[in-house]
Amino acid sequence: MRLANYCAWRISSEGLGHMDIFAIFSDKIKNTLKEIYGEEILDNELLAKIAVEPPRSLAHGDISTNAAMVLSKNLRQNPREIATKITDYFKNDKNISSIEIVGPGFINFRLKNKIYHSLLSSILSLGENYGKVDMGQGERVNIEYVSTNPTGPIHVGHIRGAVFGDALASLMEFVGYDVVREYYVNDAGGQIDILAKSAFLRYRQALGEKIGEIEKGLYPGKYLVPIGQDLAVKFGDKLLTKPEKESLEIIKPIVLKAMLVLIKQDLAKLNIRHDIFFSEQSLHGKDGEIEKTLSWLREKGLVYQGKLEPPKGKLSDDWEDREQTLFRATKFGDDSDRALVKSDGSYTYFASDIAYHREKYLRGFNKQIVVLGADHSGYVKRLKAAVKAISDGKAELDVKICQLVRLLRDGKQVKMSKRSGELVSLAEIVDEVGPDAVRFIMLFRRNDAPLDFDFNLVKEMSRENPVFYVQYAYARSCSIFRTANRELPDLDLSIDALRRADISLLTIEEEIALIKLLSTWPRVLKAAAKTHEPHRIAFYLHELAAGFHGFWTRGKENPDLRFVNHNSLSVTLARMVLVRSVQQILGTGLRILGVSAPSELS
RNA sequence: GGCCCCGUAGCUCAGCUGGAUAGAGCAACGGACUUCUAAUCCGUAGGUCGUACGUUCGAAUCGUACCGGGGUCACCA
Repeated sequence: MRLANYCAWRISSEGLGHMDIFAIFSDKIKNTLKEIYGEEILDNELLAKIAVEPPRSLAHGDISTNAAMVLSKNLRQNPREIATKITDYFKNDKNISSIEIVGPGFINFRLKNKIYHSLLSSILSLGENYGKVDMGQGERVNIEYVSTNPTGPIHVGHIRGAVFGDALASLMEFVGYDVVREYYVNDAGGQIDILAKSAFLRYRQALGEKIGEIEKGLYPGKYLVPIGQDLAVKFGDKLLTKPEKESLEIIKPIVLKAMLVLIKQDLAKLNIRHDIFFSEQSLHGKDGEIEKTLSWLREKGLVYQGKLEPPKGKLSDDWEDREQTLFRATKFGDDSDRALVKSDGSYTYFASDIAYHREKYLRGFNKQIVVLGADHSGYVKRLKAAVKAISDGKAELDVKICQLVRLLRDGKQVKMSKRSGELVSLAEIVDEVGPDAVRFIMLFRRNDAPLDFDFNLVKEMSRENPVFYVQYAYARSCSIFRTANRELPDLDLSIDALRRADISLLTIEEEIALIKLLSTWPRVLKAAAKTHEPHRIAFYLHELAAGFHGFWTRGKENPDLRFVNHNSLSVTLARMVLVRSVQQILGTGLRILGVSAPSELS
């Protein structure tokens, strides 16, 4: 029997609802192949190579597949022969207006408008759920991002990773993963002692002491001044009478807590919130996770005493050739084995990190994502090695590296001096340009490519600024509804009325082209989630905005093409369905990126 | 020297994990406003995808080797 089940149009391999016509078509083609050649010949590997996608050029139709070429070798048949057999099965499909076999064996399908009409009505009724594929099926994912040292406010170097991680988390959530957003607090190392000392100095200052220039090696930032004052209020001069070591132990947890408050405030400015702040300190101590992890690794024979080759190239001055406790990272793909214990006997950062990732694994996260800055790219291999080791290869870790951000003002690079401690802070940037612009710009580039952040451009409200370009499209869609209500007060524009609209009135090329653009949204979402690349969403939104603005301006040249059409209420209503759908997707996409969708721009 | 990322239009970047004639924006040039907010749109011009081999029906995409740019390189975090 032929594949004449047109109900299949509404069903895809991934369930009802998301209405991805490419996925639906893919299923149809693969089922057809099974019917023609039998399931035996078509293993999954082969099927996976079959692409069913929108062709680059409109001249090649609406949907294109390479199926015939992919199968040609296994079937020992000419691709065009195979293509002919496939197309025979689709000849009577009422949704297809033409099929061509071209070039080496591409099959190009052209679809009838009614498919797009049916898609549009699905989009309207699915609302926010359009494109929502259940890829994750509730699988738990742990996404760790920001994780800056709790020694001061967040500065420009961390913003990108913060925004990226947050948007990625929303994206994964959207496609059905159970996401936990986590921040690893490095509250255990020597930098915390320095922090405490720095705060102690500010405390003495608050008590009236002249502290002069801040000693090299301490944190000079002014953000510690209020902490010092708080300490003075709380303790008076009591901390001066104790041995300094004792006082520092008292100060440490207080200043640490204050720093986390500071960091959370900064993140909140960008609407970033974590579910868990995980303390590195909690892994230390007797019977702590680090010890447990190391003895677990020892049992597996993955820890040994040995010497490390000194690094090639220029030797660092303080290189000390000594035997040390090493983790057999090379066994899991790293270039070198890695030290677990420092020369002073305490654990290395890496040791606690192994324990941390094991702890995550034991909490049930087989899927982990860590977002790091470019300066940590050398750390990726050992991290992956660690996760492989502690999970017996069962957990999957993806490390996303965010490249550097270059700040530009008036075309010149903003210089930052780390020495003075006066780095450009997150707060300064967000206060100046607003959270939406910061977020969108950070996401409007692949994470592994360096990024220029141009203050002048980001604050500009023009087409050059992608943030406003997309937001304006959204605002414009709202504005059209306001106009329609004003000019045609008798027209019912409620959702129910839109659902009853006669969409088949949309037959103009521009209208169909816009619906075709809407039809790729599920693909974009899927690809973005699969590759952990939220920037794809940003680019899609930009493209959709362009298509929408384009159509809008056509109405300027030709009044018949205006959305609000006084000559025909039914055409107006049908076009309003289109406007509503564009609006919905823009809104959903912006929400995933964490950028607001204003209904009007003032 | 090892490892990781990047070399695509004059500039800034996309390119759906191997597809067809490689795409946007800026800048340049020529057009469209008694506005469904022109904060926008249309058109023209611009490229041996760093180089050379290799894998195959087919490479910007995968592999190898170079060239150029950035990051990183016991013990810090």
